[in-house]
Amino acid sequence: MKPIVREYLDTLSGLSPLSPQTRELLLNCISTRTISKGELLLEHGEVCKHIYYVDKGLMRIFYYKDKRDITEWFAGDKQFLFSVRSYFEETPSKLIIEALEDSEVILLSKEKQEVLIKTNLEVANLMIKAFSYSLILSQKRMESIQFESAKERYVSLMEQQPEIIHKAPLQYIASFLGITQETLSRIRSKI
Amino acid sequence: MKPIVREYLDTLSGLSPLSPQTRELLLNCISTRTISKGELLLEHGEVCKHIYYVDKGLMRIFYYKDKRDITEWFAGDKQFLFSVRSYFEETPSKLIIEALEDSEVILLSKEKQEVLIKTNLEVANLMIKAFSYSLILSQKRMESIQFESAKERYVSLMEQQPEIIHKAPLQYIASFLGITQETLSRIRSKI
DNA sequence: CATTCCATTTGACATTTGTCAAAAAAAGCA
DNA sequence: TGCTTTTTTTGACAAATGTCAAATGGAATG
Repeated sequence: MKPIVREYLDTLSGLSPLSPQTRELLLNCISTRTISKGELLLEHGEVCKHIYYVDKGLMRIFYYKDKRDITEWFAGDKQFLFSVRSYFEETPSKLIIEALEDSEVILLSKEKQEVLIKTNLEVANLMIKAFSYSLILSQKRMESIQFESAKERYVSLMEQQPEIIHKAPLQYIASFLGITQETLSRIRSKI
Repeated sequence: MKPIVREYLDTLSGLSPLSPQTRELLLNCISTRTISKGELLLEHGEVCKHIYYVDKGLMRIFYYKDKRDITEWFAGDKQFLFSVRSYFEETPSKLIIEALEDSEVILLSKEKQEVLIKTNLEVANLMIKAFSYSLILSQKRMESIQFESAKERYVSLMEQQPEIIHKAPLQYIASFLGITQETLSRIRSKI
């Protein structure tokens, strides 16, 4: 077993305890992918069939709104990501996932995981934890967008995910914050 | 068993199949509460220990930001709601839940539900579905807030939850949309 | 029915953010 | 290194939304 897969299973165990037997079962749901800067992990129109985990690197999840590219989320080292609506509703994804750096990603197959949760309590409890955690993140992001000014959101981002500020181009950060790049540039110059 | 509890169990079964035995077990996690207009279902600072289901009525979830009252969500007939972060993180809730009408609410105890999911696969799968569904809702709301104008958000609300427009005071709708009541009033007058 | 209390609307003006164009800076490539 | 392309910054102005104050309207109450 690759060391990064072992570490990944450890991470999952950290969410909810997993016995050696269950870890063995999960191995069968897991694959890894090396992806180069600029490549897509999930294309527009594709159904999202995995939950991704960025072992190392930086991914961006975005979509097009009126031909304009809008960043919805960044995921750096040791973070999970997936196209929520496509994954659950099994519909073509409007969201696109691209690598902003050469990255190493671990994929958890939805199909296989869904077979497991029907029979394995540990995996079921793991998924409950995973989705709960996603829900908290989504909630935090919602609160941030709804009632912070552009400047406050930028400051929050600097505090919470400083690596994004350094690694991602300004235009991506701007759309993530829900503002134009000009506005972000001006905010930046005043800090 | 009260008929509304039976219907509630049917609703849950609709999310993920539940055997008669499991329904019996869930009964022990369920309580009901009648709540009058203006009363609070969850107070500020209280830890949210239930997932609520509005059998009949209308609830509002809100918080105070700089002494200003901000509506985060409405839940009408047959909808679920809870204070996400307080529930999962078991922290004092910043969110307050109040009844905008006399309502009938069903409560699902977190404590008892968490015991069940450790041993019962059906309940575990039910919770997975429930949280997945919440995650989709949260995601949709996020998309709406992030990249629709105030006017678009108002139109979406009219389409998706028209009863809110009729039942809730304008000021609550305005903060839910992330705008001031004056702006909403002006948007309204132009439609 | 009159009065009081809120909720809503309107007006005038301020602030924030967006748009478009151009300049400057940085990054990529021959 | 020098050239080209892309990204970021800056300026001028427009549009959207916020703020504050006052006017209006409606509901509740004595």
